[in-house]
Amino acid sequence: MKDNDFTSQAISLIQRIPRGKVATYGQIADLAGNRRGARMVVRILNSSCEKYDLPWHRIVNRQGQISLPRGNGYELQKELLEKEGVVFGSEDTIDLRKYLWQE
DNA sequence: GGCGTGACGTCAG
DNA sequence: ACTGACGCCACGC
Repeated sequence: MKDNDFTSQAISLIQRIPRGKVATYGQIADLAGNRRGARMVVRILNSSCEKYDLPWHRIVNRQGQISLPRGNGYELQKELLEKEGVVFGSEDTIDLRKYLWQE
Protein backbone atom coordinates (compact mmCIF):
# COMPACT_ATOMS: atom_id res chain seq x y z
CA MET A 1 0.00 0.00 0.00
CA LYS A 2 1.53 3.21 -1.09
CA ASP A 3 0.33 5.30 1.84
CA ASN A 4 2.01 8.24 0.22
CA ASP A 5 0.04 7.74 -2.94
CA PHE A 6 -2.56 10.30 -3.76
CA THR A 7 -5.31 7.76 -4.17
CA SER A 8 -4.60 6.07 -0.86
CA GLN A 9 -4.43 9.41 0.90
CA ALA A 10 -7.72 10.47 -0.61
CA ILE A 11 -9.39 7.23 0.44
CA SER A 12 -8.08 7.57 3.98
CA LEU A 13 -9.27 11.15 4.21
CA ILE A 14 -12.73 10.26 2.97
CA GLN A 15 -12.98 7.49 5.53
CA ARG A 16 -12.02 9.97 8.23
CA ILE A 17 -14.95 12.24 7.51
CA PRO A 18 -17.02 12.27 10.70
CA ARG A 19 -20.73 11.59 10.61
CA GLY A 20 -22.83 14.69 10.11
CA LYS A 21 -20.11 16.46 8.12
CA VAL A 22 -19.38 16.81 4.44
CA ALA A 23 -16.24 17.33 2.37
CA THR A 24 -15.56 18.74 -1.08
CA TYR A 25 -13.62 17.26 -3.97
CA GLY A 26 -11.09 20.05 -3.92
CA GLN A 27 -10.62 19.72 -0.20
CA ILE A 28 -9.86 16.02 -0.42
CA ALA A 29 -7.58 16.58 -3.39
CA ASP A 30 -5.74 19.37 -1.63
CA LEU A 31 -5.27 17.42 1.60
CA ALA A 32 -4.16 14.41 -0.41
CA GLY A 33 -1.40 16.48 -1.95
CA ASN A 34 -2.75 17.59 -5.30
CA ARG A 35 -4.69 20.80 -5.42
CA ARG A 36 -6.11 20.11 -8.87
CA GLY A 37 -6.81 16.47 -8.31
CA ALA A 38 -10.56 16.83 -7.91
CA ARG A 39 -11.13 14.63 -10.93
CA MET A 40 -9.22 11.79 -9.38
CA VAL A 41 -11.46 12.00 -6.35
CA VAL A 42 -14.36 11.59 -8.75
CA ARG A 43 -12.78 8.48 -10.21
CA ILE A 44 -12.24 7.06 -6.73
CA LEU A 45 -15.83 7.60 -5.76
CA ASN A 46 -17.09 6.07 -8.99
CA SER A 47 -14.85 3.05 -8.98
CA SER A 48 -13.72 2.42 -5.43
CA CYS A 49 -16.65 3.64 -3.35
CA GLU A 50 -18.13 0.18 -2.93
CA LYS A 51 -14.80 -1.61 -2.91
CA TYR A 52 -13.40 0.49 -0.09
CA ASP A 53 -16.76 1.15 1.54
CA LEU A 54 -16.37 4.89 1.27
CA PRO A 55 -19.01 7.35 2.51
CA TRP A 56 -19.42 8.74 -0.99
CA HIS A 57 -22.57 10.58 0.07
CA ARG A 58 -20.48 12.90 2.22
CA ILE A 59 -18.70 14.27 -0.82
CA VAL A 60 -20.26 17.29 -2.45
CA ASN A 61 -19.06 19.99 -4.82
CA ARG A 62 -17.51 23.30 -3.86
CA GLN A 63 -20.88 25.01 -3.73
CA GLY A 64 -22.17 22.62 -1.12
CA GLN A 65 -24.55 21.08 -3.59
CA ILE A 66 -24.99 17.54 -4.83
CA SER A 67 -23.61 16.98 -8.30
CA LEU A 68 -25.37 13.72 -9.01
CA PRO A 69 -28.23 13.84 -11.51
CA ARG A 70 -31.76 13.76 -10.22
CA GLY A 71 -33.21 10.32 -9.86
CA ASN A 72 -29.82 8.67 -9.98
CA GLY A 73 -28.31 9.21 -6.58
CA TYR A 74 -29.23 12.79 -5.82
CA GLU A 75 -32.19 11.97 -3.65
CA LEU A 76 -30.33 9.08 -2.05
CA GLN A 77 -27.36 11.23 -1.06
CA LYS A 78 -29.58 13.97 0.25
CA GLU A 79 -31.54 11.52 2.33
CA LEU A 80 -28.43 9.91 3.76
CA LEU A 81 -26.98 13.28 4.73
CA GLU A 82 -30.18 14.42 6.33
CA LYS A 83 -30.20 11.26 8.39
CA GLU A 84 -26.76 12.21 9.65
CA GLY A 85 -27.94 15.62 10.71
CA VAL A 86 -26.96 17.69 7.69
CA VAL A 87 -29.55 20.31 6.81
CA PHE A 88 -30.20 21.46 3.26
CA GLY A 89 -31.24 24.98 2.32
CA SER A 90 -34.05 26.06 0.08
CA GLU A 91 -31.85 25.50 -2.97
CA ASP A 92 -30.78 22.04 -1.81
CA THR A 93 -27.57 23.63 -0.67
CA ILE A 94 -25.54 22.61 2.36
CA ASP A 95 -24.17 25.34 4.57
CA LEU A 96 -20.48 24.55 4.27
CA ARG A 97 -19.72 27.14 6.94
CA LYS A 98 -21.32 24.75 9.39
CA TYR A 99 -21.10 21.28 7.90
CA LEU A 100 -17.83 21.35 5.99
CA TRP A 101 -15.42 18.82 7.48
CA GLN A 102 -12.60 20.77 8.98
CA GLU A 103 -9.46 18.88 9.90
C1' DG B 1 -1.69 -0.86 -25.54
C1' DG B 2 -3.73 3.86 -26.71
C1' DC B 3 -7.72 7.18 -26.33
C1' DG B 4 -11.62 9.08 -24.10
C1' DT B 5 -14.04 9.82 -20.11
C1' DG B 6 -15.18 11.50 -15.41
C1' DA B 7 -20.10 13.03 -9.04
C1' DC B 8 -14.55 19.15 -10.11
C1' DG B 9 -11.52 22.88 -9.27
C1' DT B 10 -8.39 26.53 -10.36
C1' DC B 11 -6.02 29.79 -13.44
C1' DA B 12 -6.02 33.16 -17.03
C1' DG B 13 -8.29 36.40 -20.22
C1' DA C 1 -17.63 39.56 -11.94
C1' DC C 2 -18.06 35.99 -15.77
C1' DT C 3 -16.65 32.64 -19.29
C1' DG C 4 -13.51 29.59 -21.32
C1' DA C 5 -9.68 26.46 -21.13
C1' DC C 6 -6.49 23.48 -18.68
C1' DG C 7 -5.09 20.25 -15.29
C1' DC C 8 -4.46 15.92 -12.72
C1' DC C 9 -4.75 10.36 -12.96
C1' DA C 10 -7.37 5.83 -12.79
C1' DC C 11 -10.44 2.91 -15.27
C1' DG C 12 -13.21 1.18 -19.31
C1' DC C 13 -13.42 0.11 -24.13
